[in-house]
Amino acid sequence: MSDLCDFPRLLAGQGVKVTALRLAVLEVLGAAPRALRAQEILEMIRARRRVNKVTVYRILDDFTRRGLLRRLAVEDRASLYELACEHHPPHPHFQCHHCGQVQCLEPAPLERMWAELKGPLGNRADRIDIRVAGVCHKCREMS
Amino acid sequence: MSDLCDFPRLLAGQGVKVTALRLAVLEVLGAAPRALRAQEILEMIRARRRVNKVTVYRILDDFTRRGLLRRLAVEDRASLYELACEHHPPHPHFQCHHCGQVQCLEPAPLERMWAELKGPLGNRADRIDIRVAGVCHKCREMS
DNA sequence: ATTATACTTGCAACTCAGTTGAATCTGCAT
DNA sequence: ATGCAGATTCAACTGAGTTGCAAGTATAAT
Repeated sequence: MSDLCDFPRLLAGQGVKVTALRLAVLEVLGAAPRALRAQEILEMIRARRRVNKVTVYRILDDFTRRGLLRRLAVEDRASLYELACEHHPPHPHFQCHHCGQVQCLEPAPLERMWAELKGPLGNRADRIDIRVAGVCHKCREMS
Repeated sequence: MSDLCDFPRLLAGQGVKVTALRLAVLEVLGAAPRALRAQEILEMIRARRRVNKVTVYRILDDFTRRGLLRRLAVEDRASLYELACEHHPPHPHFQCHHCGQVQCLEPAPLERMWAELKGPLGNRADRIDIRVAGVCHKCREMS
């Protein structure tokens, strides 16, 4: 998940004012190798500057509604966020029952499944989330 | 989701003591046409008898760990619970962005997708959740 | 029957992840 | 400079679930 996207342009395209904080949210997510919790995003931004958590939550929410981010519901209480720009297409996720870590999987299977599900559902559906769960490599080695 | 399952036997098979409350949880879920939130389960049991919410949460948690129930993470904060017995095999779900309702879909597509994903992941994975999202029929008609 | 034990349920207080509403600050247009 | 809209902050709140411990209940041992 390297950041190849032009974030200022992405924001401008949405008619959203480009602010330092909004860019910071996108940059943090663009640099992360996996989907992040709001709390993690907050801490990463705080390594650089002062921020209020409410602002970050509002930005995440706004971006998600605009389709700039995807919000993933996972086994834990906190949701995860990931970029939804053209360089970060939807993909399945793998979550470890043991440590809770969520990894991104290749997008390919999702596309095939999407085609398969979309038929029966007609045009009612606009999004598919696939979460596979099990025990990850690290956790398996430990036991 | 009619209840064809012998709940007392199901519990006994797990070495779990059969209590009125545990049966009530299974019966409520067995009678429901869709996955339910803990809050809903609580209210449905309360229509019949007095219960403490902690007890219900503990039962749901215990049953989920034992594999008697599946817990679904959805767009909203509260998770949903559904029976995981042989008459209620895993299946995809459809959630409406607008009203939040979650419907159960046919199990068939899930099985095919499972086969497809499990290959690349090896035997690390033991569960697949597919959540399709869009706008449901009712909500679409209203707008 | 009586006591001991383990398991189940209940209660109060708490945590965690967000949310709300109102106040303040900032950049831009007049 | 002044006004305004939008961005950010702050404090307080909500809702869903959790924790620790007390009380109740069933089963087993005496």
